[in-house]
This record gives sequence, C-alpha cells and structure tokens, in this order.
Amino acid sequence: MRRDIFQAIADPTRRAIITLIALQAMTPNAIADNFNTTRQAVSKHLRILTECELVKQEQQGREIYYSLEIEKMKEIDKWLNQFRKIWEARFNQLDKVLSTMKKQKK
Amino acid sequence: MRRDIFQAIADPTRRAIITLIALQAMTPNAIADNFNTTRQAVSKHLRILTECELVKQEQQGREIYYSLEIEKMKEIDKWLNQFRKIWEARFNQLDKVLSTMKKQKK
DNA sequence: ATTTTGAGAAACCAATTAGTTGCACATATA
DNA sequence: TATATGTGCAACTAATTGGTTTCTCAAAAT
Repeated sequence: MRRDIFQAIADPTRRAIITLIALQAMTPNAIADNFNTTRQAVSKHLRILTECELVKQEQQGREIYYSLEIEKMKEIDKWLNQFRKIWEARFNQLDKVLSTMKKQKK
Repeated sequence: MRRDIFQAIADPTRRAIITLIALQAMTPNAIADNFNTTRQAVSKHLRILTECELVKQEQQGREIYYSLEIEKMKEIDKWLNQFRKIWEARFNQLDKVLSTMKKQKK
C-alpha cells in the first residue's frame, strides 16, 4: 500500500492535523482533543502521514511528539509549478490586453 | 456527496488528466487514449473534476471538449501559502531560534 | 435511412477508507 | 508494588472509491 502525499492531504481531518502541528509538535492525545473523534482515529491518520514522510515523531518518555516535515510540503508546491507557469502566462496576456486598452483610451 | 479539490487531485489518473488538458482542450476519447483504462472510467473522473469546478466543458457537435479551469488550481496554492511562510522562515534559519524557544517553554 | 461514432448514466463489483472497539505494552505516579 | 496514563496495533464495520459492463441518446457518416 504505497502512500502518496496527495492522498494524504485529501482527507480534511489530516489537513487540519497538518495545520495544527505545523508550528509546534503535539502528542496524539493533544491533537485528538481538537477533533470530534477518538485518539485511535487520529493515531491512524498520523501513521498515514508518517508513512509518506509528511510528519516526524519524537519520543519523550511515554509521550510521542509529532511535528510537520515542512520540506515534504514543497512537493505539492513543486507539482503546482507547472500550472503556476500557465496562470502567470495568462496574467501577462491580460496585462497586455489592459495596456492596449489604455493606449486606445488615449 | 460534496466534492473537494483536494480529493479531486488525490487520484493519480485525475492528476494526469489535469496535466493533459492544462494546455489544450480534449475530448473524453482522446484523453482515454492516453491511459490504460476505458472511456467510461475517464468520463467518471471528468465528472468529479467538473463537480468541483476544476474542469470546464465545451460542446462541439457530438464531441465535448474538456479543459482545465486554471483559476481553481490557485486554491491549492492558497492553502499552501500558510506553509510557504514557514519554510521561508526556515530558510532564514529562524527555525533554530523558534525550536530553542519551544524547548525553554517546556 | 441505416450504421457508426462520441458521450453520459445506471447497475454492479472488488478494493480501499475512515472510523470504532478492544487489546497489549511501556512509562509515569500513588 | 499497584494503578493510572499515553500510545500503537489488530479486528471489525459501514461507507466510499475506481473500475467495468450495459444501456440509451444524439450527431455524423455511409
């Protein structure tokens, strides 16, 4: 069962977890407190996020702190890049149209 | 059945379709030729992509041309923005300062 | 006018998913 | 030492998913 980053962020709960631990590491229990679900369900999400290396863990006594592997998020950004080129090209075209309109106005 | 853009791009075939029609509109049959699957399966993917407004269609005789709604892709970029701030901060080596502060907090 | 082609919709199926409950195990705390 | 707490894992379930096959309909081609 190959885990994929796009599949990982497809679930709204997982996206919320990602946002939650982006700035500070948290334990599964602390994370679960923020959702209307059980700790075990959160644990499963964390496992999926860990499998695709979006999240790293740090054991501290009997607690495990989970935090975001921010570098991995860049992969989405990288995929988006091909489309960014397109929408920037469109914007430049619009820019040309607008400047042409301005010239005609004069 | 609420359609969500993140769920839409979770499937690898759908991501490939998006890339395929990003630059030029294509018919379902033409799209299906590029994959090892039936036209009907592609048709289902296109329905999902249409439902979340990632794709628009243009009828031309009995053919239907599908093309990417590039503006919608910006929503992913918008969501990524919160993390972009973090990785840019990390680039400025601010992360070391922050993690030191967190440890002292404990 | 008949046949071919392009396409969506419905019914069905196997696989996967997100969630639950119950368990085991290690680490704190009394 | 006995108990409470934090966690992961396995088994199970209901819902969803991606795919196929079959059907219908409309537009082109013969």
